[in-house]
Amino acid sequence: MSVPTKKKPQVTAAPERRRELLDTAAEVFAEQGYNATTVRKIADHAGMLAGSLYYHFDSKESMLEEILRTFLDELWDGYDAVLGDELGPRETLEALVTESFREIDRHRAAVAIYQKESKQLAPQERFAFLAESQRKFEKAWLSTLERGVAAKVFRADLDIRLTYRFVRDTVWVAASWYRPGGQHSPEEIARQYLSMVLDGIAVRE
Amino acid sequence: MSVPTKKKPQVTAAPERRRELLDTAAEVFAEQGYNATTVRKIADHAGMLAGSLYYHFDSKESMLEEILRTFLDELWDGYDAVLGDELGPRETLEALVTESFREIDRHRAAVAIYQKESKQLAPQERFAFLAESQRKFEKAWLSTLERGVAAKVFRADLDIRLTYRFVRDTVWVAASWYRPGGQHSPEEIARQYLSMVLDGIAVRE
DNA sequence: GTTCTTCCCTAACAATCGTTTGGTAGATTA
DNA sequence: TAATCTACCAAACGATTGTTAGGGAAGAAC
Repeated sequence: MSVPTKKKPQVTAAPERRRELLDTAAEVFAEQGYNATTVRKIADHAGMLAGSLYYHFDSKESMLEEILRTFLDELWDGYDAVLGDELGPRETLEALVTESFREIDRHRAAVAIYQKESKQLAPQERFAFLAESQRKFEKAWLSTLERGVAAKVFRADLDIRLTYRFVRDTVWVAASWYRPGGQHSPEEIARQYLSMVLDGIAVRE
Repeated sequence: MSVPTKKKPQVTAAPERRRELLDTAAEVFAEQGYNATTVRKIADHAGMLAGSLYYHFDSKESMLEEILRTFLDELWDGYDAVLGDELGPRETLEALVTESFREIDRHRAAVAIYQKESKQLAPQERFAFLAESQRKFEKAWLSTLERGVAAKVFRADLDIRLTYRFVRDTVWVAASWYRPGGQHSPEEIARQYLSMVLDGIAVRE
């Protein structure tokens, strides 16, 4: 048996303070960008000194990783539930979009970080789960769109990959301006977005 | 008369090398993010040492400023031309979207930088032109949408500010995946985007 | 009442950052 | 040919970065 060297909590025990600090960090990361955020700024917002953060976490990068992992885990809980319902293509799309806006509502900071940083992070081995999630995401959306085209509920004359990016982007960029507790609920925003994506903004003749 | 102290070119004379270096810097800024980009990395890509950049520019920030200013100046040349044509609301929207994709094609790196960094930069006095451009941009789009609603060519049942953000975002996020010289021309992408935004992706009954 | 654990502070560390200073090879001008 | 100018290099600067080591106060456990 080697020497235990048990000294820091890191992942074990009392997750409340840890969660608090991660929420604070996520807020600062989202507002200032990951690279522009110093650990001293995070510590300031948390009311402690920079070094004290290292009692809870072993690096700035591990905070970022845990923030993104937590978000993606919960996101896929919701997505998998929707996809498991085996709805029709249009209903699946509606449910996915609505679920997405609920996630933006719950994890606004994490979503903003994900959007800004994931492209640079994904190539790193440590953040391989980002790329994996992206593939799963693309697969779920593309197959839904393809099912819709086959069932003649979605237009067949559109480039399907372009359509995918279109729908994906229109949903997630909302995180850049959305503020929880505003005048629109996530469901209300989802309804309006869906109305635009599905039927367009032009008046029908 | 005070001593001239004329030593560096900075803005005057031979703009070719300067433009070359700015293009290189923009590429690195876009790929790695402004804060994550060191002047040494820029210099590496340009085949020189970090200090040598300061013969051409007086700071890293001034490179960023010039990149964004140049982009926005050319963007507004295009936009003002469109808005000056006094087209109908639908035609104005179509022309603005098409013009936007052309700008993405020409200034891909600058657009990507603008999207990632403008939110953090705009509050700074030095980058006040970003906020000003944003206001002009919003005004142009909102008035076009309002004209369209009044003329009954755009739907009246949608929140107009939500619609504005929707259209704006759908266009500009394309810069994050668009690659010049790909299989789609800017005009082709604009056509498909307009088709989705105007008519939706659902099949009409 | 001692010991242990939890959670933070104080103080520093090596590395890296943007930037400056002084110099110089080569072309251009006089 | 001498003088000047252009465009860079070599080497360092102070500041800031993420991170670590050692310590200490306060409560919990025994």
